[in-house]
Amino acid sequence: MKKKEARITIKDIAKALNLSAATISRVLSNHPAISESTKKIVNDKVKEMGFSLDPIASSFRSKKTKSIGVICPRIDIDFHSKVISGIEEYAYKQGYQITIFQSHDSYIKETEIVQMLENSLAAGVIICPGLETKRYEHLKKLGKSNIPLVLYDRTSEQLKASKVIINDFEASYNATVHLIQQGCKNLAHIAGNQNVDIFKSRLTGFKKALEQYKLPFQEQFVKETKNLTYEEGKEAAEALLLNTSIPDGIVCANDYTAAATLKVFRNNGIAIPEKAAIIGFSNYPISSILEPQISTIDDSAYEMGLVAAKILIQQIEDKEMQVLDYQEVIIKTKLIVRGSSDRKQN
Amino acid sequence: MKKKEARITIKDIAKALNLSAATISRVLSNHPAISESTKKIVNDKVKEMGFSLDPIASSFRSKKTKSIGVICPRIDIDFHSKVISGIEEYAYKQGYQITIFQSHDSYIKETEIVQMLENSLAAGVIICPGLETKRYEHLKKLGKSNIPLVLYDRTSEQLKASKVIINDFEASYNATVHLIQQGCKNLAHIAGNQNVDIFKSRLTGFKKALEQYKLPFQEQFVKETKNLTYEEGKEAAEALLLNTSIPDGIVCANDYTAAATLKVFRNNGIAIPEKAAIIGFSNYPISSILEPQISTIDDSAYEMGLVAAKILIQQIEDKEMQVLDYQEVIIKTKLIVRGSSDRKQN
DNA sequence: TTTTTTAATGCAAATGTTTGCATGATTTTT
DNA sequence: AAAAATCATGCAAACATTTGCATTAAAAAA
Repeated sequence: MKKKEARITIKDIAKALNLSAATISRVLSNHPAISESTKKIVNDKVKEMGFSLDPIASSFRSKKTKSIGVICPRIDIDFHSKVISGIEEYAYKQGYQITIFQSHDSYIKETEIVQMLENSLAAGVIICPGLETKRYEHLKKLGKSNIPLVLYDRTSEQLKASKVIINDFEASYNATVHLIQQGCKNLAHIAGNQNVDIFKSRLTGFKKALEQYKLPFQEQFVKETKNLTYEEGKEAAEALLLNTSIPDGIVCANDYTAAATLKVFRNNGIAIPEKAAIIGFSNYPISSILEPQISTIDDSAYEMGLVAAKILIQQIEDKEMQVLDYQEVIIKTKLIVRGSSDRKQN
Repeated sequence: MKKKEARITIKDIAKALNLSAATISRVLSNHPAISESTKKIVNDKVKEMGFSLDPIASSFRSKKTKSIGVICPRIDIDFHSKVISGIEEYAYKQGYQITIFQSHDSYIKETEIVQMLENSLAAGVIICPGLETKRYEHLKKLGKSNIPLVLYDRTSEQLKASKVIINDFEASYNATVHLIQQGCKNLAHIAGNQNVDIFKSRLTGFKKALEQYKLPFQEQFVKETKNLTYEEGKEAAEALLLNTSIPDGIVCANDYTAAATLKVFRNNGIAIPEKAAIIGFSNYPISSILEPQISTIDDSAYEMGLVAAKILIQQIEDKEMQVLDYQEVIIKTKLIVRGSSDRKQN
């Protein structure tokens, strides 16, 4: 009968060194009141015995965890998986773990998850709210429970919280200006769901550029899609071709719809970029593989995650010193000019 | 001075109902020795007061958590993000949370993560081992700590543990046979890193098909790449074209290299699929967007995650009844025939 | 009715760590 | 040299829950 291998505890270290458990605990949290000499002795013993704190007991007592909840609509979307990659990377380095949830854009599930994170004392939460989310009470409650919060990508004016976004307006404006500079005069836009702020901004940026350059804005040259899928892109592009005049520049709200437009236009004998220039959004892998490669906006998803984690952890750790305040970071996007819009090189 | 909003505990419920904390606890875990009548009374009160158990205190006392550690090389790879999506979906439904880590294929980081999961009493672990991982002591240790383990995608004979894989050998064999049936005689293979079992199997499946159909295997028709990137694919395809005879069928170990091959061959005036048929692997989004669409093998990543979670949770919950045994599940792949290899429709 | 069995609940300990307060030792100030 | 200040450490309580064992009440058996 071997007795069950019991976990080494702080008390074992204490006993071995004739010190109190309190002292060991203080050494481990680098408490200033402990002398350097005992710190060394304890740390050596800790290493020797291969001890490490029981994080659960620790959380239980201190009412703090090292776990960050991340909620996104779905993680098998290139953009989100990149953001999460950035979050994980930074969080891990700072000693935090990330726990991931998919809301599938369901408001009910989102509230459920938030509730559970609150209940399990998450150190902080990073969220990209779902499409259905119009009310933010669940997130406000987090604030009341003193759990820091960072929103990314989709945000809301309604909520006083830290945010990491790209400037969709500006990015879309820049994309449009780029096409104008390539000589396009009849510009079209394949838009995302207009209930979503970021897609609304992309449309606004598009309009703004037209206005600025005194080009006409034509309602029938804007095609809204629901989910910006490749299939919807095809339909939108085909719809554009039904107009009496055909656009010579198409600003697409993502790369799938841009890829679809490329295909449809080509199939209809419209040379890209000579007769029509196309630019997408997000810099998906496909955009650099298609022929011609598709110009796009790089949305710096990985960096967005990195920054979100950074802001969040800062807030978590500043919380004790009561310097809680919100930041809004706008990640720089980059215009990537490729074959689908670059007329000079042709 | 309002007093700090304290958490509602099991004791508050007990007091309110003139019962003991023990009883409340038992109701909450549906203990058989509690009468139905008190169960109802307690449950009602719990709802009324909006109480829920403190998961940390609960874990602390019971030495069990509801958290599953997931380790993958990186999550911003389409395949892994799909697997994780499947894991999350199933785990969430069963009341488990998933905590995600990226090993970046580093053995050291991998052991570090496993160690930490062990230390934090993970309920179970799902892992796709990194490329550097040749020894499995860290994972064996998990078993000794009684933490169930499921490997996915990359596995090893060395380790006695549950596994979820696709039959790469068979999938690659089927892909090759498909090309042969399209009339290809000179088959080439663009291979993945041959230190990785799954890529080795894809090569073996390729060879097996040639043998079976009595076609010659030519060493110079196999090009190994390190990471199966689009760029490497281009180099490999160009290298293939340097041979005196040019292959008329190319089995690629993933869709990026297939896409690259498609481009290189076309640029060299080789009609696809007429002069050369191409098939990829994994069914990445690009494969259905390129023109022609690329035939491929769907690796059912989402399902793989689902199954991995299912097996793991089963093990976690059976652990108490000591029925611990290992399962190996082979997920069915699906041959997807598209324009890059379908000669009949042309 | 008395005894035995069964059912339902309570008692109290135990989990590993943190932390306010107390204490003792040492150093500095007067 | 005494008093005051500083430094390093220990004591013990507290955290919310679970669970083995004990207890009481009710039901069944004798």
